[in-house]
Amino acid sequence: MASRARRPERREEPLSRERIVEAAIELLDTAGEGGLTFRALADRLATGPGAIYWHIAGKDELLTAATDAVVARALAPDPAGTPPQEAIRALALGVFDAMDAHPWIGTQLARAPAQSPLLRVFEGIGCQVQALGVPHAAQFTAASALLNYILGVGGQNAANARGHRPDTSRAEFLDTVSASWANLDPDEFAFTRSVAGQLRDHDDRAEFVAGIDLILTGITAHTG
Amino acid sequence: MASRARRPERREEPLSRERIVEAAIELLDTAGEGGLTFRALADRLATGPGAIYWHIAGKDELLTAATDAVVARALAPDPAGTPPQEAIRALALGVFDAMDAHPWIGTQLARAPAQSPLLRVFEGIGCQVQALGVPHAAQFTAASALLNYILGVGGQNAANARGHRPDTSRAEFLDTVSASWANLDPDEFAFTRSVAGQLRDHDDRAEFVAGIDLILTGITAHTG
DNA sequence: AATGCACTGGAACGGCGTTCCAGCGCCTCC
DNA sequence: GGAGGCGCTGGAACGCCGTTCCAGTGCATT
Repeated sequence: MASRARRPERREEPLSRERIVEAAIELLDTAGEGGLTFRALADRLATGPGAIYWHIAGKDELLTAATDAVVARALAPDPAGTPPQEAIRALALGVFDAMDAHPWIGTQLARAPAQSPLLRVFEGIGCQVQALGVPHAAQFTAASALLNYILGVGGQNAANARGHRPDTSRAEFLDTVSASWANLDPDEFAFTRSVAGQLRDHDDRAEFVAGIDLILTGITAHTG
Repeated sequence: MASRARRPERREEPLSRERIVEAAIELLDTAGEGGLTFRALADRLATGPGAIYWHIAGKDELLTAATDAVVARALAPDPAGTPPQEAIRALALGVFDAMDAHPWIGTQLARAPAQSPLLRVFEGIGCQVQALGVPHAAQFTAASALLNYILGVGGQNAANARGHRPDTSRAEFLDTVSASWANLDPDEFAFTRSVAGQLRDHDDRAEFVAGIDLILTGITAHTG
C-alpha cells in the first residue's frame, strides 16, 4: 500500500473510465463529432485501442458517458427561491449553452433513447412544471413538449456546427444561408424568402429562449 | 430512338437516380438505419458499388434525396379553405406519420442542416403562421419553435425505433421503459417516477399533437 | 468497320469499431 | 522467496464500411 502510494502507476497515470471519458470529451470538442475514434483516443492516452475496452463497453457507452458528464455539469444550480418559469428558462439555457459549447451533445441527445443524460433534463424540467401548478394529467405533455423543443434546437445547432468550417465566422455562415434563402423560388418558398432577413440578424440564444417562452405561455394558458 | 424504345436496357431496367433512391428507401424501411449500405444497395440493384456513384455523389446525398422524396409525398394536401390552426396540425401530423412509418427520416431531418426536405416543412409551417395573423417580426420565431419541436419528436421516435427489436411490440417496449422509470431513485427522479404511468398509457400521436397545440396556444396568445 | 462515350461492376484502398491474445507487473499464497 | 494468478495493457488482426479506380461493355455516330 505504501509502495502503491509512492509509485502507484505503471505509466504516469493509470487508465480509468474517467480519464477515458475526459479524453473523449476533449477530442470531440477539438476535432468534432467525427474526431472521436478509438485509435485517436488510444494515441491521446498513449495506449492501444484494445486497452480502452477493458474500461468501456463500446463507442455508444463512451458517447453516452461523455454526454452525461457534460450535461450533469450544465444542470447544476437551483437557487431554490426562483419562480418556476424562471427556473425552466435557466435550466433550458443551461442545456442550450452546453450544446452550443459542445455541439456533439446536441446530436447525441437527439439520437439517444431515454438514457441517463436525457432523463436528467426531463426530470429537471418536470419538477418545475409541477411547481408551475400544471395539473398532473398534463405534466407529461408539458415536460415532453419542452424537452422535444430543446432536442430539436440541439440537433439543428449540431447540424450547423457540422456544416460550416470552424474558420468561417458565424456571421459569414448566416449571411451565406440567408442569401441562399433569399434566392429560393418565390412561388414555392415565399415565406422562407420573407424571413431570410430575420435569419441573418437573429440571435440563436434569444431565439431559443423565445421558443421556450412560447411553450411556457401555452402551458400556463391551459392551466389558468 | 425506335430501337432505344424497343430494347432500351442493358439489363431489364437501367440504373437511374430515381431507381437508386427508391431502392434506398426500401432498404432503410426494411433493414433499418444501419441497413443502407452501398454494397447492400448494389446487391439489390444487381450491380456493383461503383456504378451507383455515377448517379449519386455519395451517401449524404443519397440520404438527403431519400428523405426529400418521403417528405415531399407526406406534404401533399392543402384543401385551401382550412383554418390555419387546423392546417398546421394537419401538416405536422403528416410529417409525424411519415416519421412514424419511416423512423430514419426522423434521424435524417434532425441531423440535416437547412436542406431541401427541412425547408419544405419550414415553408409549409411558415405560410400557415402568416395566415394565423402572427406579426411579421414574430413569424420566424413561431415557425422555428414548431419546426424544432417536430424535429425533436422525430429524433426521439427514431431513437426508440432503433432501440427495440421489431419483434417486441410497442406495448411491451413502453412497459419496459415505464417500469425502469418507476424503479428510479425516488430522491433524484421524483417527477419522472410520477409520470411513469402516463408514459405507459400514452398515445404517441395524440401526445405529439397536444404539444403542437401547446405551442399554437402560445403563438396565438402573443398575437391577441 | 472504327471511334467515342455514357455507363457498368468488380477490385482495391484506407479507416473504422471491435476482438483476440501474448505479455507485463503486482499481489497472494505456499 | 519463488510460483502462480490476476488485473490490466497494447499491438495485431478481422470484417465491414464509404469511396475510388479502371478495364471493360454496348450503343450511337462516323
